[in-house]
Order: sequence, then structure tokens, then C-alpha cells
Amino acid sequence: MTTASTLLREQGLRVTAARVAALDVLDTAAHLSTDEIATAVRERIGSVSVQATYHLLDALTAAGLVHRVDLAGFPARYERRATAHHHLACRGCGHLVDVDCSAEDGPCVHLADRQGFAVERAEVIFWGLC
Amino acid sequence: MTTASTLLREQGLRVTAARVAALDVLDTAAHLSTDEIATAVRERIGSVSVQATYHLLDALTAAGLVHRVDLAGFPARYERRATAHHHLACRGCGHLVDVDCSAEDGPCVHLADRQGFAVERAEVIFWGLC
DNA sequence: TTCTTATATTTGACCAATTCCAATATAGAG
DNA sequence: CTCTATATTGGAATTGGTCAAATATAAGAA
Repeated sequence: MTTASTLLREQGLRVTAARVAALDVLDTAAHLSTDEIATAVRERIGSVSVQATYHLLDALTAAGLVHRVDLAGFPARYERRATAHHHLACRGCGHLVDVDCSAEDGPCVHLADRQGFAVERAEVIFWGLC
Repeated sequence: MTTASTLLREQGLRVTAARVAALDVLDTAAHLSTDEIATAVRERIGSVSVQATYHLLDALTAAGLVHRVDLAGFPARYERRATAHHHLACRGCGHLVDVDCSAEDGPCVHLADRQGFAVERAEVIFWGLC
């Protein structure tokens, strides 16, 4: 098993209580907002500021240890799930569930004309009401 | 040709100078932000407040006369294009271009398990750098 | 172990996009 | 032309998030 601190070290990131706690928290629940993560981290290590949580999540995201799910109209949320998937989102309450990608490998949607863009990824969001 | 005022009346909306101007503006340019629309409307009718523009765009959106493109990290933009399409977005500057939908009719992405959601639409965003 | 230094965290100010509210103006029915 | 429901205005407030300076701390070197 790969512990949070090992993962952090592997990415050249310092191992701090807050970062370890954030990774642990995201291991047990998906789609948490910065605020929810800050609260959950506090339960584990006593205290963290919201700003530190923002910063720490930026660092984890940049290192690829977590993924940021940023849907318009709702605060950003974070997840650790590694495999390709999409999201089914409730436009009413923002509730989010994972949707397996229909394509086994590679993007399940393609782009014929790149129009001069360096395309990085395709994001698929199913909007509805839960 | 269907004029803006006819469209408004058809939807049971009052015909106001600001609404007509907003529809006209969106006829000539796509993907405009609320602020850009307010500015363009001012050039046509003299003045509008930003708040009125927000409100008016809400009304036009609710009536289905315009479509709101709301990508995380950038102010909402509006467009009038009727046919199904997706968007190619620059994560750097927010620049947005339309992408024809590969599927001729119906959604080009499907969902196997609805997980109790009333799914309304699938949004596909290609993220990259322009 | 202790020192050092680069990197994290904290605190607090600040910002942009948007919404809410009460007051005023106006479209369109009668 | 009048009346009333609906639009617009202006101002304040909210939300989600960034920025910058001061302080604390992880982890490599002595």
C-alpha cells in the first residue's frame, strides 16, 4: 500500500500533516469542496486555515495527486479517483456522481478540427436533477 | 426573417429596447460575457445597468432564446446558435470556439446508468490552449 | 542533534462575478 | 389615457477565491 506521505515524497512535495490529512480525507470520500476538506482535515489534525487548504489543494492538484472537478455554478471539488470517468451533476443541488467512461481506453469523444488549439482533454458532464 | 421583437412576443416576454438590443448583439457575435453584452447594448440604446443585463439575460435564457455557456473559471457567456454543438475552450485566456457535434442527431454521448437522475443534457468541453 | 534555508501556513486585505432588495420607470392591456 | 404587472435601476451584500507579508516548519547539511 502506498501511504499518503510516500506519494507526497514521490512527487517531491514536503510531507506536512495537513497534506497527509487532505489525501486521507479524499481517500474516504469523493467530490469534497475546499471547505469540506478544510473541516475534515481539522477533525484530524486540529486546525488548518482555509487559505492553507486552498494552497495545499493547488499543490496536490499540480502534482497530479488529486483531481479538481470545477463545474460552473458550484464551488470546486476534489477527488482522487485515478481511472477515466465523467460526471453526472445535479444542476439543482450540485450533487455529483461518477460515471464510468464508455470507451475502454482513450478519449470517448474526439475532435475533428483542432482549430489551432493544443487540446489537452475532453470533459463530459451530464447535467440533470437528482 | 424573425425579428427580435417577434421572438420576444412569441415567448410571452415584453419587448424592451434592452432585450431587443441584446438579441441583436448576440446575432452578430457569439460567446459574449454579460459585461460585453451590456457594453454593446449601451452602444445601441444609450444605457443599461449591469444588473438589468444580468436580469434580461436570465429571462432570455429561461425563454430559450439564448443559451448560457458557463465554464468554470470564467464569467458566463451567451450565444444564440441553435444547432447542437460543443465547445473548445482555452484554459489560459478563456477563448471559446464552437465545435460541431459529431453525431448528426441525438446526443453524441450516452449514459448507461442514470443513477436516479433525470438527465437533461450532456455537455462536452474540449480544454486546451489556443 | 542542531542549524539553516527553502517551503508551508497563517492572517488579513482584496477582488470579480453575481445576486438580492427596494424604489422607480415603462410596456402593453383595457 | 390609465392602470398594473413587469422591467430597470442603484446600492448593498455574498460567495468563492486570490494576493502579499509575516511566521512557522520540514528536511538537508554541519
